[in-house]
Amino acid sequence: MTATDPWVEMLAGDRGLLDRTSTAERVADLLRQRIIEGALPPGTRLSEESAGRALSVSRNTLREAFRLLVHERLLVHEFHRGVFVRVLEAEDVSDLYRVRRLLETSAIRYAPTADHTLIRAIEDAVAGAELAAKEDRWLAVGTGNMRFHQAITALSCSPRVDEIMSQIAAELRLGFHVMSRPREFHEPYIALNREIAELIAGGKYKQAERALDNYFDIAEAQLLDAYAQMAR
Amino acid sequence: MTATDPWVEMLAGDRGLLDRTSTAERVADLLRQRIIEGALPPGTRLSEESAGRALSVSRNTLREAFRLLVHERLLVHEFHRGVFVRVLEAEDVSDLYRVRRLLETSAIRYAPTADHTLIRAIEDAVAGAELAAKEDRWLAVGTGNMRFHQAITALSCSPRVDEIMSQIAAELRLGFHVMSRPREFHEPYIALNREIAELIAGGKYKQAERALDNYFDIAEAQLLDAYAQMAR
DNA sequence: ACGTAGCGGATTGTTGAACAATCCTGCAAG
DNA sequence: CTTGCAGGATTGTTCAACAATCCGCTACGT
Repeated sequence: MTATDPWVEMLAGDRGLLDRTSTAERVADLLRQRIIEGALPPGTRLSEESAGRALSVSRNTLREAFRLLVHERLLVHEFHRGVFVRVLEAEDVSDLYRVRRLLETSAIRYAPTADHTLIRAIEDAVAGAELAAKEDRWLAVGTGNMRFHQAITALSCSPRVDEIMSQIAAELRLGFHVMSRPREFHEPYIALNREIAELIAGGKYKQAERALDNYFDIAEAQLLDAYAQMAR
Repeated sequence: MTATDPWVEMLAGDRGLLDRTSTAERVADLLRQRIIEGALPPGTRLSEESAGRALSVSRNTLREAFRLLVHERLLVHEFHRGVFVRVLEAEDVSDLYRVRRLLETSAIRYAPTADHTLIRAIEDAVAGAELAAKEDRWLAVGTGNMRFHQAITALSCSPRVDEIMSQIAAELRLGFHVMSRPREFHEPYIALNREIAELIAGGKYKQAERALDNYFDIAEAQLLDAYAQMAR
């Protein structure tokens, strides 16, 4: 057999799907899910013993999972006190939007030379959010919106940017929990996203960038407003 | 006493310096140091038992430290095989430079409104590299160069951008190890950095951005060349 | 009543040992 | 040259133990 058989690299790509799952990672996946969907609200403490007993894993394994999520900023670890679901402060919200603004507006500059499938992914994400809205699944609308913005940064064609962005998305979800009415929060952005997507697809990149900047102004202000109201 | 005494938040800032050091984190700090300074070359395997015995820590603690460094991409973890010092591929180099280009050129846009101390930090970093070059400490020149670029991204005034950038710097160090002659690699950039720093300090932001882009072209090409030569 | 010092319980930090699961190496058979 | 199969070594995971630390409570003195 030659060294460059065509099916070799195909299988090499599937390699990761095989077993690469340690218990700690699966525990981390589970906790991450519960956190971003709100089942574990910000501020709750995760006791090693209770959580370990509930999930039937040892303390050591659980601690490994905790470390992972702490590094993703979904948990905070206070020395000799335990781990807590992160509570996002107003400054965190500002910072997250600053990074998003940076990454997403820069990503649009890659749009002219981007593969068509990437443009398509952006439109698909918008369509997904619109469909979820029509069916009154407002939590799904939120995930669709985030998928839309991740599709924009995906224009950069950078695995690292993708990872940073998905972490930011998860982190931002922590902040969404302060919004009591998900519909009022997520609904207005669907039309905005649709507009941005069409500007990109139509090649009007400068306008798209401006619309995106405008979106950030509005979204950040609304979230910060909710924070300010909660403080009272 | 009032609720907003001036010294309160000063002490709150020092809070982190108190005890916040777990054994796992200190082990991770040590290993990180050894990795980026090249004492642990890319590809070397870190056996849990040997490393644990050498550092006098238990396997569990060591594994926690490993997890941290794996998440920082300085180590790779292969299931049931162990952890290895990451070997940076050519695609990784490209990706790292793509992210740097994105972050640093965007950061310059914050320069007009940035605090003066941030501009000063940029010049200080250049001066540090120049001093190290004069004393023939070429490894220090490399760190000075990286500090210069971190000072540029610091213009964004975003803790998250700072952290991303310092991680990228550490990761890029892994790639520098392929350069056999550190002097030939680091020296040319000192003058370039000086030029960029003065353009920023002089308020010529557009030119600075162009010079920076030019720097990335050169640096990335040189590193990729070294990779291509090594492949033969 | 108020602040404080100290005590005891609970939780985390870290270690060490143990066992199952998996991988690597070398050798023998085809 | 490939295949199959032990045997040893390493990792994955659990468990139990102890030290260090934090939290809440009580008792005390003013």
